[in-house]
Amino acid sequence: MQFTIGRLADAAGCKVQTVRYYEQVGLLRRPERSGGNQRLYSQVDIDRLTFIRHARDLGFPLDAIRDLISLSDRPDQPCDAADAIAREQLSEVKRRIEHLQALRLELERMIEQCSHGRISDCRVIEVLGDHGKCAVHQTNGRVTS
Amino acid sequence: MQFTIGRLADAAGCKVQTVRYYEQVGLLRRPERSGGNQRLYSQVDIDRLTFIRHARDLGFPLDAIRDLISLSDRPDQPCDAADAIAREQLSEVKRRIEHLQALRLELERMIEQCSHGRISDCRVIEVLGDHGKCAVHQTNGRVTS
DNA sequence: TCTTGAAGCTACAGTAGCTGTAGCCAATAG
DNA sequence: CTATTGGCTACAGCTACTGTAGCTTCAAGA
Repeated sequence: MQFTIGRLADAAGCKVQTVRYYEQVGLLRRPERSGGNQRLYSQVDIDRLTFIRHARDLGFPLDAIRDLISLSDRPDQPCDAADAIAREQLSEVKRRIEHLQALRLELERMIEQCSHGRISDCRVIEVLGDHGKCAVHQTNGRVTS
Repeated sequence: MQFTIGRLADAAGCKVQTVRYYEQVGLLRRPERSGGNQRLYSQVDIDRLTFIRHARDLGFPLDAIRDLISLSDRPDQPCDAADAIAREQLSEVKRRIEHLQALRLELERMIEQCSHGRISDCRVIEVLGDHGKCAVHQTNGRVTS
């Protein structure tokens, strides 16, 4: 059974461009082509793309997924490395949750104290302008995903 | 009192390039220049940059910050709009927390069930490969910040 | 057989919010 | 006077896609 790129994308629940992008960055192998130069995929590719998408849904970055894939290609190896990658992702997720919960508290406080008057009395604006009035202190916590 | 870009950046706790970037995208006004073409800032600029950085720390996107700034420049207006922006940010933060908590659960489950054997028996790899074994089901939840 | 519309192709630009680099010029301390 | 630090512009790069333009291929209906 062979599939066009559209079928593959549908099967894994992503866009056609995303599939081509994964090929471009080396997450998916370059597939055979039809006479008319169209990509032809097999079940193996569906499985791999599903794997990638699922890992993405869990927030794994592409580099981590690359590692996981190369691990899954060596089934006789011990799985400590895969485990470590997952643990790392878990602690990243925990870190983000903590950060977001601090933001949430601060935002709630800001909003709660808003007297719905003029901008000049607005707690939201005031707190944003004055770091001292806020409980969230960041050094450089860029957060993604 | 006038400050160079480096002092300004230090005062607000960000990088010099970030200041220039904010100028470029119109969040900071173009400041006067010294004889040697260096930017010269005043306390007003420090306040504004502090405002921006703080809002960024709270996760507000630059567009929202732009709106908040133009609101704070009209202190006699009612503050409902500022309030609404903050509420929107709050619900965004809540959404992300929920999402991350689902990820966290799933990652914990994956890791917990890992038997520390071979890759071929690895729950981490297995769960990633099979959507049916997982509780997190995404349609297209891209998440940032 | 012809046509039409959907789906595929490549190549490139754009998204958010910075960050880093190259190659230069200005300012200041010793 | 010189060395170092800091500033200048312009541009490339980061993540992980997404969208667009302009073209070709494929499959189904008349």
